[in-house]
Amino acid sequence: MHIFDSVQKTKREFIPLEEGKASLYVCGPTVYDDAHLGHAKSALVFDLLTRVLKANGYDVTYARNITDIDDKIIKKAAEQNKTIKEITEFYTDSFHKEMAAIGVARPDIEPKATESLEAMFGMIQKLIDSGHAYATAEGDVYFDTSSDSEYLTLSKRVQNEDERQERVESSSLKKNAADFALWKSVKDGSLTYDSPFGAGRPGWHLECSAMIEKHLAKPNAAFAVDIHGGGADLLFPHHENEAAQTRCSSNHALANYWMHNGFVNIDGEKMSKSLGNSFFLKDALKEYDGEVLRFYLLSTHYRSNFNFNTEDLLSAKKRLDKIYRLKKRLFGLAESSEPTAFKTELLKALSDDLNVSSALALIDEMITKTNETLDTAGKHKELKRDTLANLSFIEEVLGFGVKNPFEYFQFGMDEATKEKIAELIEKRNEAKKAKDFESSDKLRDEILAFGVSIMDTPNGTFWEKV
RNA sequence: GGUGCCAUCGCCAAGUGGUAAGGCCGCAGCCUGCAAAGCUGCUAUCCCCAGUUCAAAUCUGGGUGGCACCUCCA
Repeated sequence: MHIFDSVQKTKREFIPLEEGKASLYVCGPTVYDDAHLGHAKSALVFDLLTRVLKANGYDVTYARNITDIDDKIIKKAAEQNKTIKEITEFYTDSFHKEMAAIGVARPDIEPKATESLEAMFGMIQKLIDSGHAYATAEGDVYFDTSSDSEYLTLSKRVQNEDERQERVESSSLKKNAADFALWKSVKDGSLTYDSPFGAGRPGWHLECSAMIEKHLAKPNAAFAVDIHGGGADLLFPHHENEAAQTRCSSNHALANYWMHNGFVNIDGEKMSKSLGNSFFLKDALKEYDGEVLRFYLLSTHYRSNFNFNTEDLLSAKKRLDKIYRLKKRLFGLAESSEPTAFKTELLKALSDDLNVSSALALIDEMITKTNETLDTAGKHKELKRDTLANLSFIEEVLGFGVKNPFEYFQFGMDEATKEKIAELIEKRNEAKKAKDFESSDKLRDEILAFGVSIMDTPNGTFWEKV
C-alpha cells in the first residue's frame, strides 16, 4: 500500500515500524462547539484509512484525541453559564453521535487532555532538563525553538527575520519569537491545574506529543508512530511543534508518515459561521441520510479541497442509490466467501493513497455489468453469490451500503405516510389489474406527491424517496 | 511579503511519459399499458505560450487564473 507523505511530498510505500502492525494518531476535535463538515471530512478520511489498512492485513491501533482543555471551552462555559465539564461532555457526546451517523467507527484509543496531564508534565520536565525548554519569571514554560536545529524542517518554513524581530519585542519574556508555550501560567481560577511548574494550563501542542508517547510509542523504534494525520491547517504550527517536542524529549522522531486532508468549503466559500446551517454536521444530518454525506464527502480525493454544495451532493446520492438498488435486487440471497477479482481490484485502488475515485469507477462498472447480466434470462446463481460478496466488501472497506436497502430508500418518512403510500399502491394495483389505467395513473400521481418514485417489478411495486 | 497547492467534457472527478476512467445532467433507443428502475448508444485531447522527447494532460521555463497556510481553525 502507498501513502502520500505530506512532509516528504511524495507517495511512499507503507512499511510499518513493526511487521504486520500499523499505528495511527490523528488530531481530534476541541470540544467547545458542534462538529462541522470539516471535522466530518477529517474523521471520514482516517476512518477510511484504518479500514484499508485492516483490509491489507494490518493490525491497526488508531488513536484520536479529544481536546478538553482550551480557552474556547472556557469562554463558551462562561457565555452559557455552565461548567467546563458540562460543555466538554455535551460536545464530546454529540461528536460521537454525529460521527456514528456517518459511519465513522470509534478509534481504539481516545485520550483526553484532562486525563493526560501526568504525561504532559513528564514531557515538559524532560524538555527543561535537556535544555530545550525554559520557564519565565511569570511562570510560563516555553519550548526553545533555537535549541532545535531541526525546527521548521517539517513544514519547510523559512523564518522571516523582520517579523521575528518585531515579535520578540512584543513578547519580551520569550527568548525567540517562534517559541511556543508548553505550560501557561494561569492564576485567575477559571481552569487551572497544579503542576510542578505552578498552577496553569498546558499549551495546546503538548497534549498530542504526550499522548502519543503514553499510548502508542514503541521503545526502540526510529519513530513514535507509523502515521500521524490531521487537517491541512495543522501542519504549521501544530504539527511542527509536536514534532519538535517529541524529538527533543525522546530518542525518536514523531511519525514516519504524515497525512493531511484538504479543506471543506461551502458553495465556493470558506466555511464561516455567518453561512448558517450547512456549516454544522448536525444540520446536514437532518436533511440527508448520514451515509449519503459519508459517500459525498469521501467521493473526492482526501488531499484536494472539497467544495460542498447541494447539487453535487444529490449527484453523489444517486450514485449511492445504485449500490442500494443492486442490494435490493439481490436481497435475502446467500453470498460467496470466495475471493473475487473485483475485491482485489477495489482494494488495489484504495491502497494507492486512498484513490476513492478509481474505486467508485470500479464499483459502478461492477454494478452495470451485473445488472446487464441479471437482465438476461437465467438464474445466474454464481454471479449473485459473488456480487453479494462484492457488496459486502464495499461495506467493509468503504462503509457504503451498510443499511437495509428498503429502509435506506425511506429516509425521513414517517409511519403514517408509509402506510398511506402502501394503501394507495394497493388501490393502484387493483386498478391496474382491472386495466383501468386512467385510475391507476391518477393514483400514481397521488403517490408521487409524497416526494417518492414508484417502480413496478416482477416482485411487486416498490417506492423510493426521491 | 514568505511558503506551498491547484487549473482535465455543462457540473463533479480519476489519470505523473505512450496516444483521455467513472458519475450527474442531456439526447436517441430497448424494456414498460404508460412510467420508474435497469440496459444500449452518443458527447473533451486535458488554461495559454515556448521547450525537452520517437512519444506529454502527465517533465522544464514563462504567463494567466484560483486557493491555502504564515493569527493555538479539521
